[in-house]
Amino acid sequence: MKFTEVVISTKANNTGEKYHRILEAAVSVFAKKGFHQSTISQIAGEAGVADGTIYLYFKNKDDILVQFFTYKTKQVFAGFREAVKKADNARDKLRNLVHRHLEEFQKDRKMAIVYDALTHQNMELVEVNIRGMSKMYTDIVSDIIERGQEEGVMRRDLYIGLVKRFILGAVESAISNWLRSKREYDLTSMTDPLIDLFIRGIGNPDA
Amino acid sequence: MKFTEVVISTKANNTGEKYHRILEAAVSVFAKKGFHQSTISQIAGEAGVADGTIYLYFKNKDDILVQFFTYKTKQVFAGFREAVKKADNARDKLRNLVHRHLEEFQKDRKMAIVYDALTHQNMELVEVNIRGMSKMYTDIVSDIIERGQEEGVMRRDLYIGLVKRFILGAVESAISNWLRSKREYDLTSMTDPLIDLFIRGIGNPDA
Amino acid sequence: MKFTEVVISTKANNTGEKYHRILEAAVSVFAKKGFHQSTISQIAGEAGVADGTIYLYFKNKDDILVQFFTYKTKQVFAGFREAVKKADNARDKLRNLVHRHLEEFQKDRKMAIVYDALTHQNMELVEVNIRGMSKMYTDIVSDIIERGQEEGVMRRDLYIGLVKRFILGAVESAISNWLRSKREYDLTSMTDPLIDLFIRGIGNPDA
Amino acid sequence: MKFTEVVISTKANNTGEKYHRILEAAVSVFAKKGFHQSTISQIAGEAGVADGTIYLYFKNKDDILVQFFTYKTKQVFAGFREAVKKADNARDKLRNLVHRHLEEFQKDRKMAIVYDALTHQNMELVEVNIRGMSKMYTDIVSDIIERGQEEGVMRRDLYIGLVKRFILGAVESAISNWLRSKREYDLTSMTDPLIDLFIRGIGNPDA
DNA sequence: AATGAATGAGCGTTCATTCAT
DNA sequence: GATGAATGAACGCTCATTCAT
Repeated sequence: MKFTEVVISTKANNTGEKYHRILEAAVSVFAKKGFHQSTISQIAGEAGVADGTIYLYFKNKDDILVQFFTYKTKQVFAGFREAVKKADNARDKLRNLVHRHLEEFQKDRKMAIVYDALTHQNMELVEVNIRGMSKMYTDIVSDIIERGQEEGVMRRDLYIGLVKRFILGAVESAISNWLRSKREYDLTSMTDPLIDLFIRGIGNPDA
Repeated sequence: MKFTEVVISTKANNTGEKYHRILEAAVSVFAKKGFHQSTISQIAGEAGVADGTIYLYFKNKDDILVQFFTYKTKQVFAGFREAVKKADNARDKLRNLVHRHLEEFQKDRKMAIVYDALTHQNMELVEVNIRGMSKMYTDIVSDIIERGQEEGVMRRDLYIGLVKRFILGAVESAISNWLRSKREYDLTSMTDPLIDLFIRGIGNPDA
Repeated sequence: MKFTEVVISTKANNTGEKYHRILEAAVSVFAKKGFHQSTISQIAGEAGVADGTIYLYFKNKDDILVQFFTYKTKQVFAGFREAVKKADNARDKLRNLVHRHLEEFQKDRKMAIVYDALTHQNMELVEVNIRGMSKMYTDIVSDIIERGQEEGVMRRDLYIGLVKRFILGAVESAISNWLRSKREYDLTSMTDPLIDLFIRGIGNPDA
Repeated sequence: MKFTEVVISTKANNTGEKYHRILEAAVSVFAKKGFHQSTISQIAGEAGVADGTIYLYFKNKDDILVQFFTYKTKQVFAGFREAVKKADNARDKLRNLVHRHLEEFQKDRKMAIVYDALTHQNMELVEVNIRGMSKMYTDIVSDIIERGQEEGVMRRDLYIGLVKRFILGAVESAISNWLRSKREYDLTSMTDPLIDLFIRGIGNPDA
């Protein structure tokens, strides 16, 4: 595919290349400094282009962030459905979801940092995107929980509205801790411990 | 130091008053606009003082944020120990902790917003404070878990390093959702549902 | 008056002084380069203040122009009524108007240049002001013509709507020529020749 | 030169076509936004060529304006002589001049707007052109006046240096008013009322 | 202590011009 | 000839900080 593009149109390829180079550079700078503290000059420098070039690909600074959400992040989240589909029971679906979540964010640390920061700021710019993605995620979790209840492996007396946000929150919190940790460790290794906490809780059932 | 001044003179007392007025004004503005988008002028305006006056009480803009963490937030967190002490078993201690946590953040919404945003940004400025407070919190949780294990009400096979962060993350996530919710609801009412999820998980023990 | 202000309030005086210094500087730069080609830096430099200082007295660059019209130019035009009042017949009133017009514009050459340029550009910014001032002027002329007709010194068969604009145009044209002339001459000396052309025209009445 | 190219080759002919397309586009954009507010991109867009193409026909942005004066406007003004020639007495010559002037500017409104704006700005770029055209025009008027004096239809005691500029100014002023008028009316219909004012003035000769 | 006018570095953005294709 | 992506200087404007009063 990439190769075909090169053959067909050098221009289109270059355009795409530069667009992505700027986007990656921007995410990199945003991750380091935060969106508002990042300057166009820094992004241009990181991307190896002139400041003005940015404006050939993005309407303005805000637009870079919006594009980041619209294309990059949204794509990652959309992939979660796929992971869930691959399992045939609720518990494994939940496990796959969490695993894929941790995996994707571990794979792209900078995206993880930017995403983490933005979801905790009131930025109208991306609020709609964030709410949309959050809804997509919690809808998936809701479906899994309901299925789990049908399968008999999950409690019937759950307040699903809380549970779905609880699970997203716990996973995001795990990512957040990983990002801030000074030790380097495999984020995906948290999958099973997390699932275990979700399912069994911390209480001693024999008590 | 500030306290001493209050004792010594009326002038110092006024000073203390103005200091707090500025701090409250700052938190208010930070909550509305975010730290970097807030201006000294806005804070001064909200506090009813001149721009220059701010610099009599704070070294610079950053310092306002540091003071916010050093005094205001730290104080809130310190109160958590007290709540925990009032219960005499692990489960109630955990319940009291979570309840107090939600209560304090509900009581001071602006602080909650600022705290939420800052803990998810890489600001060297407050990193130490955040780590300190997080440690204080998770230490409390660790103690509770260990006690619960001794009491036999909590599982022995827990990865405490994860659990303590898991609980903090889940509570903070509940706060975060409450802050972003369009509906108004009583945040403390989330206490028992949360504790229930912590202790029993979502799994059906009969399965 | 000036002195009193100094005694009462140095601050107010300084403020007014700086405001006017900037306005004068701006008009000076506008006259030399034209509004759009003038930069804030140039104006600030000419006024002997920092760039940022401009924004303590004017909302933005556009506002400088608007203020110029609202206060400076409007004031000059308002003075025209006064000159007209001092004569007791139509011809002298017209003479006084034209004389005062030429006199004021000669007195403030820079204002004249800026006014001349702006009235021939489509700038929404000052369009209302320009139309307003033009109307004020042509209303005065209309009154004079009508009075002249009553006095019997002016023709009855005049298309006043044209005449009033004709007179303003001819005077402004005289100013414009004076501004562009390489020779220096007394603009007010054009008064009587102009009035003569207005009244008698170029035709030979004996023909 | 350009004309020669047209004769020599089809390619050159295309070139000439594109050259004029760009010039027309430029005038159109200048009329709408003013010279300094117009961008090369806008002109290129209006002309249906690439930005870079402009530089194959014009040295730079300023050059477009210079060419506008050198070819387009100068051509219009040159035509005035022709109109004057068609009358055989001073009064009709003046009438024909004014009529043609109004007619040409009414015919090409965009040119009129650009010409009007530029003649009232201090642009070294076109100053020479403007002075040249103004001289050409006032020379024609001077000739007419002198002839009128010989014919005995015009006063002998005229300050011709003023009269010639007076007439040009009044006509340009009529055009300027027409351009700014919200009502649409036939500009050439102003010819006779203007001539009447020129010849007879506003005064009552019987007074 | 308190003020707020003044500063000027630094930002996001535009656009005339160039040049590889 | 024709293109339009790329450039980077230059602009208007903001705002943390200082300091004379």
